Amino acid sequence: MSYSVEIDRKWQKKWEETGLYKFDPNKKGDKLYCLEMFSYPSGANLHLGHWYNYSLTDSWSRFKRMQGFNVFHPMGFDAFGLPAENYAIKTGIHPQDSTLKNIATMEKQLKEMGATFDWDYELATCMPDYYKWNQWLFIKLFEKGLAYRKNALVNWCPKCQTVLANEQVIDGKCERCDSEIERKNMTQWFFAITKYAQELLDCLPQLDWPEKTKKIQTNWIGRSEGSEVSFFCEKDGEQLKDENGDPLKLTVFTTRADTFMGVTYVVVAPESEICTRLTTEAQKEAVEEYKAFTAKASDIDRMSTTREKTGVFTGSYAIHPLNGKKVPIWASDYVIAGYGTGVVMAVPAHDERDFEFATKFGLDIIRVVASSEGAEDELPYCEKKGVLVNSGEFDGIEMHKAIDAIVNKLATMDMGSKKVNYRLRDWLISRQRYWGTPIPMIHCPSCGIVPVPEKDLPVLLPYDVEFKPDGESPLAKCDSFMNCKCPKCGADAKRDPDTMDTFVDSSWYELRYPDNKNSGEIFNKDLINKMCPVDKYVGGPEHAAMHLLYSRFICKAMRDMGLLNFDEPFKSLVHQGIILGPDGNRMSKSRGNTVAPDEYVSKYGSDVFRTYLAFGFAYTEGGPWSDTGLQAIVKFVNRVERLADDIKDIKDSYDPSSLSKDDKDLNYVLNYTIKAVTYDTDRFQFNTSIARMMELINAISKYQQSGNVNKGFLRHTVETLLILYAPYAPHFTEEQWEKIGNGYSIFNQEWPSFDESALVKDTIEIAVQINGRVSFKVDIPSEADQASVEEIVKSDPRLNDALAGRSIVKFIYVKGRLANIVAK
RNA sequence: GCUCGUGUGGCGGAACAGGCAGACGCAACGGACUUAAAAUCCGUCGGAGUAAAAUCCGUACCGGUUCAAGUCCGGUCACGAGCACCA
Repeated sequence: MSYSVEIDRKWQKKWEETGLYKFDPNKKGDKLYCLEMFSYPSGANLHLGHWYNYSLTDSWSRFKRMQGFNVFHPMGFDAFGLPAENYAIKTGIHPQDSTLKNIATMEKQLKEMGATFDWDYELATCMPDYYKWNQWLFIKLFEKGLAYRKNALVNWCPKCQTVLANEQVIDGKCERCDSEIERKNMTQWFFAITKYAQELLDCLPQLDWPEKTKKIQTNWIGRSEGSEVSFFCEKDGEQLKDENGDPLKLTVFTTRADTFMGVTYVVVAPESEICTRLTTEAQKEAVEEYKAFTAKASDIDRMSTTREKTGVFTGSYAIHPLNGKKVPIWASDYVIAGYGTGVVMAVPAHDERDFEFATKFGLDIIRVVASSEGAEDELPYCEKKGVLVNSGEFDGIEMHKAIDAIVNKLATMDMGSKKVNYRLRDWLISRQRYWGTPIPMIHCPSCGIVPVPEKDLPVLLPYDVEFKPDGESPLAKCDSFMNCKCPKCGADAKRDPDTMDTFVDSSWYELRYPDNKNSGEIFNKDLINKMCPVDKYVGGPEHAAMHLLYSRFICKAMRDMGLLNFDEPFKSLVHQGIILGPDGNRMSKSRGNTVAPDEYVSKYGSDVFRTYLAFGFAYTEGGPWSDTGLQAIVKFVNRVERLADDIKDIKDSYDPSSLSKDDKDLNYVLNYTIKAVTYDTDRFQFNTSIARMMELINAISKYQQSGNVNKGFLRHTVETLLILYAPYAPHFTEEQWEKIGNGYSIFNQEWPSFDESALVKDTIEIAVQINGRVSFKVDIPSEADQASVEEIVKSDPRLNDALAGRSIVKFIYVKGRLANIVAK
C-alpha cells in the first residue's frame, strides 16, 4: 500500500489505542515542556498557519521524545473573545454553541495532523473549570493591590456602540467597521503591570528569545532616565496652595535638566485635573473650549506628528526655582496625561515640539546649550552634546555634567531629584463584552467594591443574554446575573457587568495545562515548579508586546504571591514565519490566494504536507506557497518508500569493522546526515534537515548502482534514514517500519548517534587560492599540517603556471578548508 | 520622524565562528527507457566569453578593513515590521 491518507488514519488509530503519547510525569528522561500558542477557535477549519506552527513543532517534539526526553506537549483553545461574539451578532448563533462546535472540529483536525498532543491535558478558556481560576487570580491580584479600578480614556467605536481593545484599533479605526475611534472616559479595571516594569526589562537578557522580540518589549516598556523638577505656581497674583496649605508644587519630568535655565513656559495636559486647578476665571471659557476641542480630536489626528500644535494659556504662572522668573502655564494636547506627571517644562531652544509651539504662540526662546562655547547653532538645537550658556552659575559646564549639577542644586531646595519613567501603562482589562470571563466583583451601596468569596466561584457567565451592542455591557441587562447580595453585609448589590480581556485568559494558561483537572486550586505548586517553565514556546511574533509581556508579568506576580518559584514562564521562544499565497501576498479570501490544507492533506496525506512545510521555507521566515514544491515532496516520499521496499526482505547482518571502500563512503554520508539532521532539527532548521536526508538518498542510490552492495549495511542505512525522517513523517515512517518487519513503534527507537570516526576521511580535497582566488584543487591527507601542505602545493606542477612569474610572499593554510598563497 | 530587521540565480532557499558563493529542491534544457505518455534514471543549468578551455564579472549600491568579505566597519537605496508629540 503506497502512502496515502488511509495510512494516516491507520496509525492515528493505533497510536490512540496504545496510548503512545500519553504523558507520564514519572517516566524516565528529563522533562521537556514543548508548547505552541493555543489557537482561537474562530473558523471551522485549521488554516495553513496552524499547520505550519503545530505540525513542525510537533516534529520537533517527536525528535526530542526520541532523544529520550520526557516530553509534555499539550493543546487547548483560547476560546473566549470578540470574533465569536461578532459572529453571533451577525448570525444569531450563540457564541458558546459556535465555539464548542469549532473546538470539536479543530480537535478532530489536529488529530488528523498526527500530532503528539496528549488530549488528557486539554483546556478551553471558556469552560467554567478554567475561568473559575481566572476569577480567582483576579481576586488575588486585587488583594495584592495589583488589580485596581480607575477612570480612564478608552477607545470607543460609535458605530459598533462598544469599547474596543487597543489591539482592535488599527490606525485609529475600528477593525470591524472602519469608523474612526473616539475617546471616552470610563471607570475600568487595570492590572498594575507597571510595578514590574524594571524586572520585566532586567530579565530579558537571560531569555533564549529572538532578539527582535526582546527589542520590541524593551521599546514597549520604554525606560527613560531623567529627573523630576518642581515649580511653585501663581494664580491671579497669589501663590497656589495644596490641600495641607503648603505651597503647591507643579512637578514635571524631563530628560534634559541641563536645559532648565532655558525654560520659558510650562505645559499641562488639558484633560488633567491640575489643568482645571490652574485655570483662572478669565481663561476658563477658553480652556473649556479647548478641552472640548481636544476631546473631539480623533486618534487619527492625535497620531499625526505633522499636526499643527494647538493650545491655550491657563492664566497661571510657574515660578522658576533658580532664577525666580514667572513663566506662563499653557494647556496643550501635545502633552500626554498618562506619561510622567502629565506636565512638561518647555525649552523651545532645544526641543522641536516646544520650538514649534513657542513660535506659533510667540513665546520666548532662550538658548542655553551650544555645541561649543559661543557657537550660534541653528535653533532648535537638539543634539545631546555641548556646553551650557546663558545659564548663570552653570555656564561652561558640559551638558551631561550639567544635568547632575542642576538636579543636585534643586535637590538642596527640595525642588528636584533623579527619576526613572516608563512608557509602559497599566493593563486595562475591562471589556464591555459578553463572551469573556465575568469580573468577580460585587458593588455594594454601603461596602463599596467587594470580591466574590472564593467558595462562590466561579461566577458563571449566563447563557441567555442579549449581546447585541448598544453601548452598555451586555451582562448589565441580565437582571438574574446582575442582582446579588453583598457578601459582607448581605444587602442588595450588583455584580460588575464587565468581562475580562481575553489576554488575561492566555496570560497563565501554560501553568494550568500540567494540572488541568485540579478542582481545588489553580494548580499544585510542587507540580508546577517541576513541570514549568515552558522549555520551548512556539508561536507568531505578533504577540511580542501583548501576550508575551502579560504572561511574563503574571508569572512574576504569581511568584510574589508564593504560587510558584520561577521568574519567567517561557525559557526559549521561536516565532514561525508567515506562509504567503502563491502570488507572494498575504493570503486572504478577497485576493483569492488562500491555500486550504484539507484539500492537500486528503489528496497527499498529512506527511507529504508536513514535509513540504518543513522543506519549502526557512521556518522563522515563511514565504510563498508553491504547488510544484509539494510535488517534489511526493517524489521524495516515493523514493524513501522504494528504498524500504528494497530492504524489506534483507535479513543479513553486517560487520561494521570490515567495510569496503564504497561502504565507507556511504557510511560517511550516513554519519554526516545523522549529525546534521540532529543539529538542524534541534534548532528549527527543518529545511536543511530534509535537504541532508535527500543527499543521503542520493548517496544510497549511487551505492546501489555501484553493484557492490553490502546488504546488511544497506538495510542498516535505510533503517537509520527512516528513524531520522520519522519526526517529519510520522505515519509514513511508522508504516515503512512495520513493512520492513520491525516492531511497533518507530517512535520507541532511540535517536541515532553518529560515529565521529566515520566522519574522518583519509584524504580531503582543498582549494588552492592565489591572492584569494581559487586556482586549482589538490588532495591532501586530512591530518596534514601546514608545512606538509605547503610542500604538497609547492610541488604541484600547476602552481608555476598559476603564479605566472610571481613569487610567493606568504603561505596560509586553513585546516581542512583551503590554502591561500600571497604572490607578488 | 525614531527604532529594529531584511536584501544571494528564472523560483523556494543553503553557506560553521571571515575561508571554494549558489547545498538541497523546483522550473528549464538535453539524453536513456517506452509504440507513446506518465513514472523512473543519467547529464547541463548565475552572467559574459570560447569550438572547448583559459579568463573576467557576480551576494541591492558606493567605499573601507583583511592574505581572504554574502559574512566585519562606514555611508546610500529599496522593502518589511514595531513605536509614534513619551518631554
